[in-house]
Amino acid sequence: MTVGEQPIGLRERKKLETRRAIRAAALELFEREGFDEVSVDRIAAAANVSRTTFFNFFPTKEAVVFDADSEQVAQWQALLASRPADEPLWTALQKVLLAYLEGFREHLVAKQRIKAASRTLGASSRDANDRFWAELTEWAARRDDGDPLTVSLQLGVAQAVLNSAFALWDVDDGAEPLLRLIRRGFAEAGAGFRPAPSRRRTRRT
Amino acid sequence: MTVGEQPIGLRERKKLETRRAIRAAALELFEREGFDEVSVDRIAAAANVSRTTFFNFFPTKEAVVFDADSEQVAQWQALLASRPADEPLWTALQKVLLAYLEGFREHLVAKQRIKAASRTLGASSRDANDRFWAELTEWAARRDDGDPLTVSLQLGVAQAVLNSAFALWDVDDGAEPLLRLIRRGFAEAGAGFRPAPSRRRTRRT
DNA sequence: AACCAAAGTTGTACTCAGTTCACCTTGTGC
DNA sequence: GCACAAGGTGAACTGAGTACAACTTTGGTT
Repeated sequence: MTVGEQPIGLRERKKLETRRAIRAAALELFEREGFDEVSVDRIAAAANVSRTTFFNFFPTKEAVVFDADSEQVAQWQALLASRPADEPLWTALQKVLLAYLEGFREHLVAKQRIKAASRTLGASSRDANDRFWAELTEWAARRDDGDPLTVSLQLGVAQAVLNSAFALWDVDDGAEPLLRLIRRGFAEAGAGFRPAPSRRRTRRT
Repeated sequence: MTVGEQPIGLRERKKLETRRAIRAAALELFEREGFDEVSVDRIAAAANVSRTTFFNFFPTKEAVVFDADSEQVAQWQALLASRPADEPLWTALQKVLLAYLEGFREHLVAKQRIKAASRTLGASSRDANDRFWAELTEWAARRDDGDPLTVSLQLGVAQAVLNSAFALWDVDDGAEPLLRLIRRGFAEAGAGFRPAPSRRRTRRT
């Protein structure tokens, strides 16, 4: 499936394998018992690896859920590079985010399940895809030489669209409704919220 | 200054005093040495209080920076209650948030300074006023019986406006420029980002 | 004034996340 | 096969947050 197959040696392969083993063990435990109830010690044990090694691969316990691996990162970067330079930022943001999310439906469902079941994870509003926002921000700043507030606002609003969609999403319905919510969100937020003076409902009680 | 002066006993007064002492000690240490460099032990010592007592008042170390005290909460709730029920949500959000922020200029500056100097605080995107967003969300849901996605979006976008403003704000300029940024943010986000087909800049290099 | 229950404070002891470091183990290039 | 570096490990440490039993203070009762 990947493009360049042969160049990586045994070392690299083992490393990736270990990383996957840790993540797999962790996710399984999290799904079964909940994020807060599983200690790093137990994850390490379940993955046949030392605690120290766990922290060699993942900077925090949360990272095991949220950090992307090299494949995902590459996919993401290709996506960013694919948008034409003269496309309006708002349009590009929609396209990029939707394409990305569509590429990771199952992953999303797993993440959301774990997040929903954990007090601390839910609270720390580590959102949709997190580690990418920094990169996305740089990308936006690079391609758009407009007013910094305007750029930052559009990024923030895009994030708000995702947050709202995730918040209203019922995981058990699968990924499709989420994507629908996100598309609607982009449409509504893109149109703005200036109160229509005509449609003034005077509903009471 | 407060409305009901006499009803609270010595107990209550002492409690509030302790809370203030802890917060004052903490903020002073944070400003001088940075959030990450000051341990809860040292804060407690500086406030002449035990570690345990610290955690009786503040659930986490972060809370000492971000949690509002009873006065602030009351002010906030009055503000929410003051908006007419038939005012459009987007308008009400702007008014409420701006009024609130204007009421806490100095506090904002202090918070921002501490946040800017801390790696962990900056990362955990505990934003503008945090503990209020839950309340604000309920308030919005209660007053607006429209589509939940629309309501959630407007809240999210309002938060994006604040985030962007805070991000671009240079603390040393004082609170005024921040408020200007926020007002501009509300205007721009409220107008939406639908790409204007006319104004197509084909700037290159 | 002496007494008492409830509220508030404290020290102790614990769990767990995350860091540091010196020491092994193993893949790779020679 | 050998040397060296990349990677894995155990031990020991710091600091946040929790649990709890013992102590002190407040405010009301007799």
